[in-house]
Amino acid sequence: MDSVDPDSQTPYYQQLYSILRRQIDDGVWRPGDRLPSEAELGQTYDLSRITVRQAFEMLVNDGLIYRRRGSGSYVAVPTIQQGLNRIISFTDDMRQRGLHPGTRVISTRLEAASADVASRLNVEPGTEVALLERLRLADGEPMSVEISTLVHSRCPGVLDSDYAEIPLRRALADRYGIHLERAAQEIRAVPADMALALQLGVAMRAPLFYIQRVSFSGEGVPVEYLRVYHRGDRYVLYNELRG
Amino acid sequence: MDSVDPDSQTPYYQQLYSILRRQIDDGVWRPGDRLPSEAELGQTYDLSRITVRQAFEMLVNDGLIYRRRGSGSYVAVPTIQQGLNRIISFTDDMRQRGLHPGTRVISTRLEAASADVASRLNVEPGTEVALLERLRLADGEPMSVEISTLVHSRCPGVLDSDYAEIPLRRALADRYGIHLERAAQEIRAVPADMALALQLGVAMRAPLFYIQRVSFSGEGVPVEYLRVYHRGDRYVLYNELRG
DNA sequence: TAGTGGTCTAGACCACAAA
DNA sequence: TTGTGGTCTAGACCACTAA
Repeated sequence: MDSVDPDSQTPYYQQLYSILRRQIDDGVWRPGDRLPSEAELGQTYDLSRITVRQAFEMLVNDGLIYRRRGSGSYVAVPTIQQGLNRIISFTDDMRQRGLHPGTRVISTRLEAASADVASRLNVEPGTEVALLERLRLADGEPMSVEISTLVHSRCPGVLDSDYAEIPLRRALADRYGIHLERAAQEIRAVPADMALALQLGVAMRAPLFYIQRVSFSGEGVPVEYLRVYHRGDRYVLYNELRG
Repeated sequence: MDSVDPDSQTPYYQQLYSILRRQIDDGVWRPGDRLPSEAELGQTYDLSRITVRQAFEMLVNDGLIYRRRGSGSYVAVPTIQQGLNRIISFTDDMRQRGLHPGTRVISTRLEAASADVASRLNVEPGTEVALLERLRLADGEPMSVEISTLVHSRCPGVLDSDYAEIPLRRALADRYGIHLERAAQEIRAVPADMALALQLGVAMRAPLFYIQRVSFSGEGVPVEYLRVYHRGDRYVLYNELRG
């Protein structure tokens, strides 16, 4: 995985992109670090400069790196704008907002998938799914309620970990080799029902963001169905648009 | 404007990108149309194939075109996903949702910019701004309230047009040569106050999306400060994320 | 001054779509 | 079979950064 395979069907530049991306994910290069130059990588992997540039361009498009002429290529520091473009952990999200994140696990359980859940995760209704319900805190105050649903056979025993401490994404990557590469989501503004109002410490019918997100692995398999309720009075979404 | 200037400071591929982009904006090429091939454009503008490809890649990144090997490059058909990535007109937004759009102008007026508005539009407080307040309908039912604020000196007489019929963006482009190329926005979930509840036909405190958007011209000048309230029970935001 | 990324070229071979 | 876009190379010159 740390070299380019000439016999692969995958183009060189995509192979190099995957290598660099994995290294960034794994913390080999950290935000602010300078990556090797185009020339260095060309020598290391025996690739032409243009091919190396193609891999870098993909990373730039992902917002993972930025480049400065005369200086080098650097791992990007996450920004609050990325919340609507990249899959980002609650912890990182809160830190970018200058808030101190916290987590309480409300409940975990196995159950049979409803028709709705089953269709989103592309399984038969009744398939065993793992549920993880967490209350998210910012500076000690409730911010969000998150309900994660996973197909249990794809990650058996996933509920054994303590997700007050470990990010779910990291557990999926480390224990099952599942990397979330893509997601699609719907965002609604909804009123808080009684249960949510109590959990989040807001009034009944207070406005909440309700986000339904399906995340896919690199192979295109739907891995997680996430439902998040954010407090409308505390949570703001930011993003940039192009004409 | 329809040829590449070798003496310009702007790279060829960016010049070509601007040319093609303007042509798409102006409807020279419509969604689904096939664009000229790389070879054709290379001959037309006397550019190498790689330079033409760079321009095409920018258009692909913008989501404006897609390319099919062996077939050609085509103008993309807008999708509902683009609402959080591209500046899109209410009319097109509703059509993508399969709804019939309508518009009523609530009021237009000139006034002095408040401190908040002034700072967003990068002018002095008290500067004369033009306000345009519209009620947006979908299938005849209220969907959104939009309040556009523009610096009047940048588009004198802008309020003379009938914005129940003409898109504001088109008027800015046609009458003042102002093209909105970039925007930044904040999205909140807020309760409807009495005035909004009446305008939108919802209950007091019903959840609404509240979007504040500043749009910038190609020169980086803030042109429009837009405030939109969408009905939470009818409006859904969609988007895709990358890992 | 040395090293970096930005732009641009000419040319090659390939996979794929359409006629 | 022809034309399309996809990948890859070697090489050149430039603008900019940092030492």
